[in-house]
Amino acid sequence: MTRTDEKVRYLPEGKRASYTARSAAQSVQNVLRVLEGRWKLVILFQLFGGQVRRFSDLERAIPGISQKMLIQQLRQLENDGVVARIVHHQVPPKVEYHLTEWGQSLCPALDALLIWAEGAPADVRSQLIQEGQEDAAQKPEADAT
Amino acid sequence: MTRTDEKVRYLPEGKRASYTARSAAQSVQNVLRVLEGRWKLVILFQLFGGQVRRFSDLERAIPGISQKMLIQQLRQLENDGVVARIVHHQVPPKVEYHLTEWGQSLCPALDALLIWAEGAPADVRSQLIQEGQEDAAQKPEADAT
DNA sequence: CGGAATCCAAATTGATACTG
DNA sequence: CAGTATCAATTTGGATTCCG
Repeated sequence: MTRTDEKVRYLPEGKRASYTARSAAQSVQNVLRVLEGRWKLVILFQLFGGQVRRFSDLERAIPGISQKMLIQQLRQLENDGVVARIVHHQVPPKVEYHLTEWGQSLCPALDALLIWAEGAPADVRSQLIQEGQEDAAQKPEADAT
Repeated sequence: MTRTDEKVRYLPEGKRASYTARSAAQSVQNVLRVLEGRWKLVILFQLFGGQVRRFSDLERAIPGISQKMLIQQLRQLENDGVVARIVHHQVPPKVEYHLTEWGQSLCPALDALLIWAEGAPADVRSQLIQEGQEDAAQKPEADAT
């Protein structure tokens, strides 16, 4: 469900940047800053798989989020090149959001984090992983494989 | 220097946890919470590669950190099972820190994030990646005992 | 509908001083 | 040396209201 890596080839592999302990830490922090924020991951996972959703869709799909936070987090993600925005100039305004290609390619990296989490010692693991229960009133969307 | 994945086989592969869009987002956030914090990654990268360092070493190696923050971040990492602590009961107290096996296995996951960052559009990328310069023009060690 | 602006509460971080 | 404790500053998230 969260697999898009099969078709995402965003860059030719080969050369890697070089890091020192410090620069690597710094860079990872910069990356985390992109992902940090109370709602960004929830938004991201709503958009993975090439989904396109409008503002009000997201608002509805993410219970508990306020408009301010939704727009704020979207703007930041947009600014960071993860999310793209399409404005349809209509009488009832319509704005759609979707992931950029680079944004889509985040999936495998997040997957690596999940895999790491799954290897945690039992006590920690249970605090980390929320297995996907079928809770009613949920909808089984979000699939592109 | 940030490669340890060659020898780290922390779990037999095969089974994966199952996630919904929501539970995956939640789990990734939990993971990020482990890594969040102004100094955690800096500490982590000081400890990668099986390094063992004592409190004062870390304090010295991380310019700008206060004792409070160092101990706080270490405690949280310890609590999350990423860092382990060895207390030597000596007259001048000596406490050493190192990564747990699971902590070491974080390396490839962080690497995945770095690789993702390297694939960012040029303008974003430059804000994300700090290539590892020889920090000669950097603050060398303005510290006096 | 989509979004900007304001005000406010809570969580993080930092500076500083003190202790076993 | 390795922490604790306290307080102030900054950052962050959230509720509400108004606008094109």
